[in-house]
Amino acid sequence: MTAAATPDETPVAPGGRPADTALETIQREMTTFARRARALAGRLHPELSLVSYTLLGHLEERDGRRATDLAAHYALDKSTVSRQLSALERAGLIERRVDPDDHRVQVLHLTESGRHALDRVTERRRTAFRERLADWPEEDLLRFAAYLERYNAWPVAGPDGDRDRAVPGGTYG
Amino acid sequence: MTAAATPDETPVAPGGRPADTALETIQREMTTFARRARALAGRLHPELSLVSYTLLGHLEERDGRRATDLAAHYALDKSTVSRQLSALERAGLIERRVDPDDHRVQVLHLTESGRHALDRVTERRRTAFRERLADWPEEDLLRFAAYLERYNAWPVAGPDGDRDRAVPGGTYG
DNA sequence: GTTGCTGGTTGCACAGTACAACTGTGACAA
DNA sequence: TTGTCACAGTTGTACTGTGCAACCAGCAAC
Repeated sequence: MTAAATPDETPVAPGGRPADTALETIQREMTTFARRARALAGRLHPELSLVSYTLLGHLEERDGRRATDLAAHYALDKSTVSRQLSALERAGLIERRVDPDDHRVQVLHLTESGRHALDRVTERRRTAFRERLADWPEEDLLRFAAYLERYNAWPVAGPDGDRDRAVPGGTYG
Repeated sequence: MTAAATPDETPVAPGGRPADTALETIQREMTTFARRARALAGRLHPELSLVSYTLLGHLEERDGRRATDLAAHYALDKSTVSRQLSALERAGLIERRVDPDDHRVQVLHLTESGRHALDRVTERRRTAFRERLADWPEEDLLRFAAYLERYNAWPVAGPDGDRDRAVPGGTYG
């Protein structure tokens, strides 16, 4: 899945209609991006995987969430979340406090260190994105953002519409 | 990283300017998409991982490539490619023939079975994308496609501009 | 209490990946 | 011819993210 800039892969218009070509392109480019996202995260902030970053970001916005909430939200297995959180706690980025009302649940909180790490990474990502999109006219940025939101708003699995189920066996791509 | 449709995550405009908000949104939504892509592939065609699909697709367009070409193109380690190709060959989807001119290299070819598998998966993906984008006006499709191409055309690593370096340790998100 | 539900952890298996060491082949020079 | 070096690909090892299943601990309802 090559960048569109290289003449290496010629998008084939299957139906001949422009909309079909666009569909192919969207599919192809989205796949390209997906393959690159992890790598981007790896280069940009090796200390914080994309999952960790995501979970951390979630906790920043919604402090006091439970592990189960995160698992449900991201449609990750609770064991996966548990392990991720363990790592984050081990790294001192979050705290797990037992809920006094229900000793089964853990209430999750960002530590100061976690907040700082998140801020650093966010800033680095923001800079990278800003640089990458520097020469885009504002109008295009707004439209692109709107398209992406609209695209992602599509319910991907289940009635919830907010789950992106991960798949056994790691990365798949 | 929640879908924009849910009121769960409020995009914060850091600078207050619309373009900044758009930047945040793009970053967030691209990340969302990246997390979902593998899952999409897993649901859509569990028999063909996104990597395999990508490699197979590459071979369809450029028959007779060498493993090293693929490794360079996708910036994967040759060992990774080697194992992926082994799996594909074991599944009967590709053939590895020794280059008569240089017995070190293997020339890669899709088998009939491989072509069919690829076609099936491509069709399934196309259908999914088509369904997902069914109610988009053609104009938006074209623009969205153009934006994505433009976005991905950005050189991600190295002077080549066509490498998306994978990262040790699997998925990263 | 006993039974059942729920939140979380742990054991296990598996896929994708990189790095390093290795094998086999080719190329080129002394 | 014989080294020597370079290159293509495989294999061994280690690591990460992931799910499933089994499990433990606390809560609730009977």
